[in-house]
Amino acid sequence: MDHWDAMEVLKDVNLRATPQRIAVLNVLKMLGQAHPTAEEIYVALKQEFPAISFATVYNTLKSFLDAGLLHELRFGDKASRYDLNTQAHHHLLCEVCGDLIDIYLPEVDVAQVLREHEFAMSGYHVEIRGVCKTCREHTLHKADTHL
Amino acid sequence: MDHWDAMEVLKDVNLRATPQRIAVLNVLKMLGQAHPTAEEIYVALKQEFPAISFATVYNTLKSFLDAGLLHELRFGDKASRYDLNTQAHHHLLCEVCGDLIDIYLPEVDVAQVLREHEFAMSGYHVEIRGVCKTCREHTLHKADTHL
DNA sequence: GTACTTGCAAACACTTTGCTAGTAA
DNA sequence: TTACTAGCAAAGTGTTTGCAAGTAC
Repeated sequence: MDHWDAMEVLKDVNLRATPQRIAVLNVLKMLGQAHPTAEEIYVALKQEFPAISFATVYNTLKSFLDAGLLHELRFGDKASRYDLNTQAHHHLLCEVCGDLIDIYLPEVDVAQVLREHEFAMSGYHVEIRGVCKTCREHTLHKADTHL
Repeated sequence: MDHWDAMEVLKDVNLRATPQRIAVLNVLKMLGQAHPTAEEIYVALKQEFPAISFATVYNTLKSFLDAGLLHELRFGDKASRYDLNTQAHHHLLCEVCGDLIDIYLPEVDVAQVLREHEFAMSGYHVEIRGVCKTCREHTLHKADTHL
């Protein structure tokens, strides 16, 4: 990943390398594990492109989704989050702070259920809900004050 | 499940047994595996309660969610789907017809990843995407016509 | 009787679309 | 040059909320 070139990535999937698209890719690359929402991407781009609009962000993300460059993650909250990580991976979702953490799990045994339902799987995703380390510590501290 | 009594269910979770709530529960029970959206529930209720509003449907569903009577499922498409099935189960999602199928999987081994991230899990959900039996057959038939 | 619920309309948040000027190839 | 893209504004979709009238308990 040391030789990441947004322009190349775009050419590889036959998308025009506009400055905005390059910037969106770089923002996603930089924010990495932060799984930004469209708004967060918009804010990040606003510095370099004061005239950028939400339409461009959404159009760009849609192009990238269609091209398979990223994944869209939708959870309990409203806004979609976008994930450039194309490796097979899963997520921890903190129900307190809303944070999303990439995890890697041993393969889940789905063969039986696919056979049963004659279902042609294209992929699967495991979402683990709960409370992250940071929020647990905060909760414990708050609880302490009540002792 | 032969002795399902919506009124009892509501009393058990300290919710007032209004006719609309009872009807929503019964609709969810009847539609079962269909995982209806708020709109589908609204349409189903409209017959019995011509004056019912979306606000009531959403308020009711929110009460039920808070009471733990059902689960909210959000996928690629826009509208949330509601699932009365409170057993631990997972879903097949057909990317062609959008159908959602309940499945039961052997436990996924998450202990390691939880330990690693010091994450307190409250639950997990596996979403398997792909093409269901019915849609696969349709696709095959269409493909046949091109031979 | 009281606190909660309904139904309406309006507001809301997120996303998409129609269009014109502009730009990558 | 030509087909695609950016940016704007407006519309669309799913969901939530404020409030007056009504109802479960």
